[in-house]
Amino acid sequence: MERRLTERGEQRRTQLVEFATRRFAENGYHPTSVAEIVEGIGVGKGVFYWYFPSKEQLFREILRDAQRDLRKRQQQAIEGLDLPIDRIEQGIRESMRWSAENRHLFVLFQFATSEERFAPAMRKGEEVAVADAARHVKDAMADGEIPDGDPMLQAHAMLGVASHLARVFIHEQGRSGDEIADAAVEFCLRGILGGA
Amino acid sequence: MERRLTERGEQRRTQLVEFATRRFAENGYHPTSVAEIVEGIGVGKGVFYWYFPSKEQLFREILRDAQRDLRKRQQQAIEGLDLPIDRIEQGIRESMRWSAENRHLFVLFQFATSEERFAPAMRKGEEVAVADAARHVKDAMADGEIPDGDPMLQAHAMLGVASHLARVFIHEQGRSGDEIADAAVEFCLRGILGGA
Amino acid sequence: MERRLTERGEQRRTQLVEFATRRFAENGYHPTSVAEIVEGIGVGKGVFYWYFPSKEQLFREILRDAQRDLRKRQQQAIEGLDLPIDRIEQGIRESMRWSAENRHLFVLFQFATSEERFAPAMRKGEEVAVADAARHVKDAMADGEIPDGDPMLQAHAMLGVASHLARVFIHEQGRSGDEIADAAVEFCLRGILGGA
Amino acid sequence: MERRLTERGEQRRTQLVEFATRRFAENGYHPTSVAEIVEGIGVGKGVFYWYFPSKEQLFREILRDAQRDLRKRQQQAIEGLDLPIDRIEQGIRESMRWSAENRHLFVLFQFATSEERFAPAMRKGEEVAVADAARHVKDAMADGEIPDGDPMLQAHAMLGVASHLARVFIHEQGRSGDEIADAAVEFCLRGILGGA
DNA sequence: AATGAATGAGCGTTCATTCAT
DNA sequence: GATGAATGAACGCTCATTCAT
Repeated sequence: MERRLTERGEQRRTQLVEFATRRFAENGYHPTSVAEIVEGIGVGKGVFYWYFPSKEQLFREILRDAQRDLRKRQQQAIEGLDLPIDRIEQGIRESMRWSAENRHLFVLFQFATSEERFAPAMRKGEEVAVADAARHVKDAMADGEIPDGDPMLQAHAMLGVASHLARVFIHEQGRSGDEIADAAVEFCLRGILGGA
Repeated sequence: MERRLTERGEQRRTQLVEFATRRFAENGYHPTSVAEIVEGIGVGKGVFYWYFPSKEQLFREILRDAQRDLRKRQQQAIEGLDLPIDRIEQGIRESMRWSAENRHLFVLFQFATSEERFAPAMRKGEEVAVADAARHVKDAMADGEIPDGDPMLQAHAMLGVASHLARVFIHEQGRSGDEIADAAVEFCLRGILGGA
Repeated sequence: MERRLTERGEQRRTQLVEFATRRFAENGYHPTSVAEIVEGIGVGKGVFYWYFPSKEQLFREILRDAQRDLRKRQQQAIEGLDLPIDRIEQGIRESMRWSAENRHLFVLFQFATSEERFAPAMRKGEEVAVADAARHVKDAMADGEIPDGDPMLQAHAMLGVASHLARVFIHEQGRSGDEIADAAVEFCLRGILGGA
Repeated sequence: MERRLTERGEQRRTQLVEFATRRFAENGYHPTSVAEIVEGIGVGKGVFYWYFPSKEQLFREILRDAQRDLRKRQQQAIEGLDLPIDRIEQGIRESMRWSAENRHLFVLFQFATSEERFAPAMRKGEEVAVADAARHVKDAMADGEIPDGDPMLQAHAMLGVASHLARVFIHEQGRSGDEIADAAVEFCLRGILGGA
């Protein structure tokens, strides 16, 4: 049952979500205890269970909201672009920008994908995001801009490039997001354009 | 202190490693308890600690051995190939074959990369493997086979493609490893060859 | 992190300290398990760790509080006595009275002194108490009441007499505290007065 | 059943006793595991149980042998001394020499006295040793050398002085055994001689 | 005499969750 | 809305002891 919260309640809830997200990402989901979260923001244990039915549900909510946010950001980024290729490029750039800005959520995605319990939810969200990209690939094929192929496969390949480069070069090595995005775009467009 | 094991001990140890690996991959590292592992193979709890100093050390050992195995397999696969491009192609194919055959280790890698505690070890291993590939990319550039660029970056991009496609299409959708490897190779070679 | 306790919490804490002290003294520190303590007062295991960070910390707290209590009692006992010799005598008497009343703490002191882990804390507390007595010995020497000598050494000798006699005759043989205190005082005063 | 041991077996046994004694004294009886002992001398676990029925029995044996050794040493030290007072003095000196040389056994005595399980054995041994000293005190009284009093009580007082000074000044502060023995003897003889 | 392997109860501790106030 | 207190199963790990070889 959705609880109707006062403004103060809404703030508390947000505070809990944000603090928990950071701790989950830094420490891992399992090693982060509810006690640690509530102590971190200086409230009693009951508070946590006033806002969330369980630690697991909070985590699922974080995951779901993050996936939604990423998708919305990508949609906004390509809005108004006419050429499929442009949409693909901006989609890649936006996803890398998002990864750079939400490093901790990125780490959470990685963990969630690895654990059976959360993997199905992750798969579903990923599939939706990739389907968006695949549509643009398909359009580009229809327009004759790129050679025919399996659009889902190509979209996934691009996602693989973008997320891996973001992790290694942006998160781990701290290099500039734009620079790495340029490289990712170049690699991906070549990958789908082929010798054309 | 290295313990000298009898043949029976060696077998028990292997049994423990294998069973634990499977459980870690299926259930997650944290949710899998030592009790679950020893019950699974029908021995007392002390047996685990006779062979391993801790659950964490066993996990690190699994990780380290898996990374070594993958690297060795790749090296064997490209042995004797003269052209850098061929080495790159076979490297990709071998890594996907390995992923297909060691699905559970693949999942473990994903988890380990996501948790601060294990991430450094993973990074180091990954860096070694990628450096191998980067050398071939560099050679290909020197030979004028592919346009100049950052070899480490391109090697990582290829790793991103290969691992992501393996996860989604081979592990999750159960498609043929060879077919997906073809697609990965095609995408990657285009990615580095560019308009050439 | 200091926890703020309600009155009920304070009571529970005291209950735990008292019960644990008794069990430690009767059974030994190591042989007494946390489970035994919480079962003894009929609460869940978590309760123990709500009030104390560890079994060891609880033990240290018991030790520290006991040393403080003994010292305070001695200070109160000699308050207002002008002659150093009187202070020494009353100090001995009070320490034996305390030993008689706190037999279990006495045993804990003995154990703690014997184990490397707790010995440093014990030494420190003992040194403080002995320094008090040594000051009176020094004063008596300055007054010419007793022959010169090493005050710390003599104070320790008196502590040796008092604690040993308390253990053997009061605790083990159950003889009257006053009677033994008389003997201890007599022996000690002769010891420091010498042929005077 | 007493096992008849070969010479090599006898050596092994002694090695185990000595190593265990040191570990018990340094680390505590409970915190020292059988595994630690056998690993420390590089043998398998079975060896321990070949020579001793249990860890506890080994400890009791160490205690018993130490008490016997101390007593024998004291008896040898006073052999041939005619005056009771001399016997008392040399008894004190010998016990402090023994304490200085067997610091670890001294610590073990202290622990054993504090734990219900071993305390009765300790008490018995102590009583025997003190009775020896008390006899000399009695003799001295009979000879009119010292004023009348309770010999057992005075003997215990002297033991208290000697053992406490040994612990604090010889073991903890590392001062010279002879110097401290002088002080102990002086204090004790005054204590029993009184104003005489 | 000695080994390496195994046992399994028990340890100190943690933690998601519940609840009275 | 929020607190401090409590629960108790489960955790990773230890250890005295036993046993087949």
